[in-house]
Amino acid sequence: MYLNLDAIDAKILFYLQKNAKMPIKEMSEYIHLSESAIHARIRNLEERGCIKNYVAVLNKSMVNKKLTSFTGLQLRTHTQYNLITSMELISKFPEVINCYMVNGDFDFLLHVAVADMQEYHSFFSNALLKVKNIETVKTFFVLDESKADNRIDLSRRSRMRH
Amino acid sequence: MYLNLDAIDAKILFYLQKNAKMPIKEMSEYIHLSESAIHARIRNLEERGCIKNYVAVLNKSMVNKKLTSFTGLQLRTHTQYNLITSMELISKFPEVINCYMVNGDFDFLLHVAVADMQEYHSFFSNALLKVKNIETVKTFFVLDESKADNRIDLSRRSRMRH
DNA sequence: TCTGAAATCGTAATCAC
DNA sequence: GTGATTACGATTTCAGA
Repeated sequence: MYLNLDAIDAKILFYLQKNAKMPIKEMSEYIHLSESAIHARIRNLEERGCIKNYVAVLNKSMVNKKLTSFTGLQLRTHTQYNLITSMELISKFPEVINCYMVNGDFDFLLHVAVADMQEYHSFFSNALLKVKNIETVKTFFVLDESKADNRIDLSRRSRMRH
Repeated sequence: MYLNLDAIDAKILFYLQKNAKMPIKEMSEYIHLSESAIHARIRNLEERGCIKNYVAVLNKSMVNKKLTSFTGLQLRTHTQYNLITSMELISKFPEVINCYMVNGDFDFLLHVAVADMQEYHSFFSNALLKVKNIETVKTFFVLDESKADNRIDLSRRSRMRH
């Protein structure tokens, strides 16, 4: 089951998703709650596994990964063995930053980050196409990211507003 | 231009992408470099914008977002105005955790997180289908995530190995 | 369950070399 | 780059609301 988070927990998680190193003092001013209460709640959220971990997010263009894509893969034969072994192999490619098994037109959807088109070509030819049982590959190059921070909205906004 | 990172920087970024709160002392043991040297390098990487920020990553199933999808959208008419305004609107939907403009069969690829299929249905009907100029919507539900940590591999492994 | 204060601890920042 | 020192913020504890 999931945790029942109140409005204060949601606010804490909002700030932590934006800045994991926000001083508790600062957060306590935003939320209008004492530092000790904030601290206790954060520890609670960590202990109950609501917060998975804290990570550094890199600036892709500064680490020479200017080209990203979503790449859909379809396998030829769909045995359990094929799916698992392909997924394991694909996940190990250094260019693949995320690998999802999906339903629909593709079996896998990969999030790929490379330096440039030449590197993508190399990845495509030397890695992807050498995976056994690949039927089709379809690439969606990312042209623009209007939102790409992976933040989960926990405010209880109703769908009715739209 | 991008930064030229040496092997030590790559290692530091590897650990920070895994655990933003790793004590410098621990990292200094792994990398075999003094704490002050590590510290100086981290500050440098931060100041040069290589590290964008530090964030908390939530456990989706613990915050009642058990169902995720990638949803491809195609617009009917492709004026600059349509693209921009649609993107801005779509990015504001609380269910959309990432929104990418892409080439290929779709104009936008959305990363969506909701509680369950009922909530997805509501999002689909009450939000997505009410965006002006939507031609088609194609949903890929995520069945499994074999790699979903968004970590960028900065080790200089050659494609030739595959 | 919260507040506010006080003490402790560990880490990060700074310094001289 | 190293190693030692200083300063800061996080963490724990507690009495009390």
